Amino acid sequence: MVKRTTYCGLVDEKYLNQEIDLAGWVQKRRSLGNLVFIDLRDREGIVQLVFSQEINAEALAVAETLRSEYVISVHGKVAARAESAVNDRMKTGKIEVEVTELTVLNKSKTPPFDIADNVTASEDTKLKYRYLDLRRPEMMAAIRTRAQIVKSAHHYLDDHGFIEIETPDLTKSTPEGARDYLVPSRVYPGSFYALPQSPQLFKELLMTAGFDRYYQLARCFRDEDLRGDRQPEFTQIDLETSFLSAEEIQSLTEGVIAQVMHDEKGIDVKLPFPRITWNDAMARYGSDKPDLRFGMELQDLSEFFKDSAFKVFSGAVANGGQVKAIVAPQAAAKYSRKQIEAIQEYIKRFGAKGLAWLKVDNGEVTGPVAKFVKDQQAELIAKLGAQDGDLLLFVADSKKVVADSLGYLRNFLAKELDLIPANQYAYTWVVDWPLFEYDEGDQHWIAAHHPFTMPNEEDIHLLDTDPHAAHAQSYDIVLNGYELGGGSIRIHTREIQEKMLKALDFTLEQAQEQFGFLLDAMDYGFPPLGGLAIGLDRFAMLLSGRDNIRDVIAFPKNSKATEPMTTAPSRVASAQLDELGLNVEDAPEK
RNA sequence: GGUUCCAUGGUCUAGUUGGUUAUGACGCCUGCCUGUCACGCAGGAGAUCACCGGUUCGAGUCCGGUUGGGACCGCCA
Repeated sequence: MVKRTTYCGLVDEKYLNQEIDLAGWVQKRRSLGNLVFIDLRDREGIVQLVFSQEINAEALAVAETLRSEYVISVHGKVAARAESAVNDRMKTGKIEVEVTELTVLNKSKTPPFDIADNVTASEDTKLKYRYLDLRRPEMMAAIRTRAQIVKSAHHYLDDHGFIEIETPDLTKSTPEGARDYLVPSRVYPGSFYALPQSPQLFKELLMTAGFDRYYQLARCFRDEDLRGDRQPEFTQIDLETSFLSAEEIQSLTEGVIAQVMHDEKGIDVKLPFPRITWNDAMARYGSDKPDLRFGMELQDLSEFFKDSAFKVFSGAVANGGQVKAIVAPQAAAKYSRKQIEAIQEYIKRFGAKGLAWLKVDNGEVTGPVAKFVKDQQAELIAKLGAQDGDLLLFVADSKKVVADSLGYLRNFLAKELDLIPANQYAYTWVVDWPLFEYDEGDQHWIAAHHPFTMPNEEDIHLLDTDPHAAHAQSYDIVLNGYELGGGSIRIHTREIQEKMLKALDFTLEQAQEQFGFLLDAMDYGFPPLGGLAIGLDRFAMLLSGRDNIRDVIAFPKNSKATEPMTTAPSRVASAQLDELGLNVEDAPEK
């Protein structure tokens, strides 16, 4: 048993002249011969230990042999540092511990990278030695931010009558949505469980059971390619309620977020958060998850340019498309023609065929297409609210291409032009989503949210006539341009649910096979219900100021969905496969 | 599935037109040092230039492939 009085980072003047015990890792040894300083680190911070002949010769001798990341325990006296030796950059910089007893609890190899916040090692190296990476204070802080969010959410939801209930991780594969992770059944060779993409159906059934308010920190699994804000397994703060309206559910969600912001950031957010319809978000920001920390909105010039001599503009309008622009403030001098062309190349990935641009100079526009708009220039500048020195960027194309490319450009330029204020948290609800969206790849209609989403009351009749025009009672909560969470009012009658599935080209037989248990439940007193899930990983990422959710997951996967530390996924013994009745084809040994 | 970038001591990295003893910093090791905190000073060790093949008198460098990794598009109800 190692004795410990307090954490290294918490030793302060109240321990002055007291004998204390500490334990931790050696951050740094500074030897001046017969005077040795050791920075000792634990989860709360660093304190300086001092060893000398006068204090204890034996301890000094051992201190000389210490190296980075050795684990030690010490006994000593907390002493005030001399005025000249005070370190203002250290929380514990006014004191030091004069060590009389030193025990080496374990040695350490030289770590592959410094245990410090400015570490330069590659992501791969850091993940391979994740336990060392997590020793770094900024990593530990991010993981602790996550823990605080969880604690606050528990607190708020418990206080508001939510009951925490676990749902299965081994469940049934669902056809729509992401690819499932499959788990073979030993008892039924050839049959598979799936890991849940979300607890959606279970939480609805909990409402049927009458729990009324459910929540859970739900692990979700989706076998899709990764991104900075996407991991194959992630956690949702998942909740579901009975008998509440969309507005009431949003208000509860705001309560969770406000509690978290108060507890973790000390910020009392202003409620309610703004609401923007999906249509407006797409029109004004070119995104269904707009970053509201800055302006630079998309402005519609379709009408303005419908008769333009510039055929790219007028032609797009004539073909049912749009011309839209964003005004990049004081960016004219910052972007050369060549740089703008590079941007143009970049937005081609969103389908844009080109990027027209103008610079505003002395009340006039300049640039390659200026000649087409010369006679309208004053009107154009006034309409866009542009100033001298601004850069105007135009995309003329279909509605979708215009939104995608200018929406991307808006975010890109805001970053480059440093228009995004630091330490600001801009929450917004995006509401009134389309119920369906068209999958260009598979050439069919899919549910925009999921197939259990309730249409708007006034659109229910459209399910019989023009289902794909219907809008949904669904809502996303957006923070700083990230989809933080989303939810909806669910369908609770079999009649509407069957119409919905029909609109998605499910036959009744398919529906019965895949969701039969849900449809059956609808025959036994299924209450009106709705809920939402907040992405815990993204929330923690945003509140800890990181740009990758790996940083708030203790043991994440890399971008290729493997884990460099354990080397999962890995091959298994053929006996294991035999037991499962599985045959692996064409899988070379690695 | 696609696009693109990358791979050089433990770590990060320079390496020009194909010819160097493969550069530097940090780290590491040894010695000296009683007020350091980016300690200092002196010395030292440490590289299969990811892998396979090709071009060439000669390849870290050029070409082809493989592997691993990063970012992005598709995908993510």
